[in-house]
Amino acid sequence: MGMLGKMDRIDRKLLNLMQRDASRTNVDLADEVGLSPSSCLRRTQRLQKSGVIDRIVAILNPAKAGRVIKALVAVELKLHGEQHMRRFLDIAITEEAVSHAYAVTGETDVVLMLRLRDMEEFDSLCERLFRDQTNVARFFTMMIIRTAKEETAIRL
Amino acid sequence: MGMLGKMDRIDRKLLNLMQRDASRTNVDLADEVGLSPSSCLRRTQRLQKSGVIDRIVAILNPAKAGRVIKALVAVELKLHGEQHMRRFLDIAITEEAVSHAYAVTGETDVVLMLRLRDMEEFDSLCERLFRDQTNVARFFTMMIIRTAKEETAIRL
DNA sequence: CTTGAAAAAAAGTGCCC
DNA sequence: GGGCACTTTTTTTCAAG
Repeated sequence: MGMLGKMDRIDRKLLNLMQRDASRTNVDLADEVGLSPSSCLRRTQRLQKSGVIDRIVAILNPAKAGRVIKALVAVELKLHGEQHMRRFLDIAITEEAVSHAYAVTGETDVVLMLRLRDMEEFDSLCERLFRDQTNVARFFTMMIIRTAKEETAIRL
Repeated sequence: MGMLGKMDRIDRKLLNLMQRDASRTNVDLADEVGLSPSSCLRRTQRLQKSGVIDRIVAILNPAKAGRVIKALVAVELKLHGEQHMRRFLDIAITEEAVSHAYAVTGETDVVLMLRLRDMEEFDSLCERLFRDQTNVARFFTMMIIRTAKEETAIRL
């Protein structure tokens, strides 16, 4: 899995730069890492093909995109079997407000991260995912008061 | 804050596309949304300037980038004042393994998301952030067993 | 693995409708 | 918003070290 062994200093530098700003041109990147545009391009293409770079995306400002409220919800299931876990996650991930969904160890079984337009959306989501007829025993809502860090980049 | 009111169907379509793949060219995007390249370019530039698009970045595959283990840690502080909260967060966000850091409501005060190379890194991080001399009363570690969803995009 | 130069493609600009 | 002509920049390609 880990491709770090096959990467040299320049690859890591390129990845760090592209994780910060992938809108920069190849020539620009090449200049910064001290490579010719052609070799630089070959590097970035290789990094894409190898899957180290998963994708190039636009990151929106959630607030300006209308998702003002963020929350984490820790969920304890009633039935803990693999199939029940999967069923719950399958349903949860179809929800647009659910940005992250994890099966976890500890007191609870699942943690969801939510990006909500308003509390009404939270209410209706709870109704769909956590109501009595579902496989949810209890859930603990943590409204996010402050975002101190939210990093897509992985330092190399 | 919310800029949705000023956005029409085409803006939203553009944002959805760019959140999936921002490496596409302007001509390509223009074609898909049914606009001329020039108007499409005006749109995307406006969306960048307005801040709806925060940034264009490369997303790495965490496993292939050497961060195989993910965990969530819910932290309960000893002292809950604003200044103590800030101090803790300020220290936490300097850690490379901490990808997300939130102040939250509920039983605990802070939730961190970690991307770890190995358990040794977790050990040393705990030592720095959670040891006795710090402002941490208790912490609950949730190792992430399965990632069912991890979405950077916001559906519009 | 690298370079440099040439060719092709795309993007950015300005202006007009 | 679309269209166009124009300039600039980027990307690709290729021969070569």
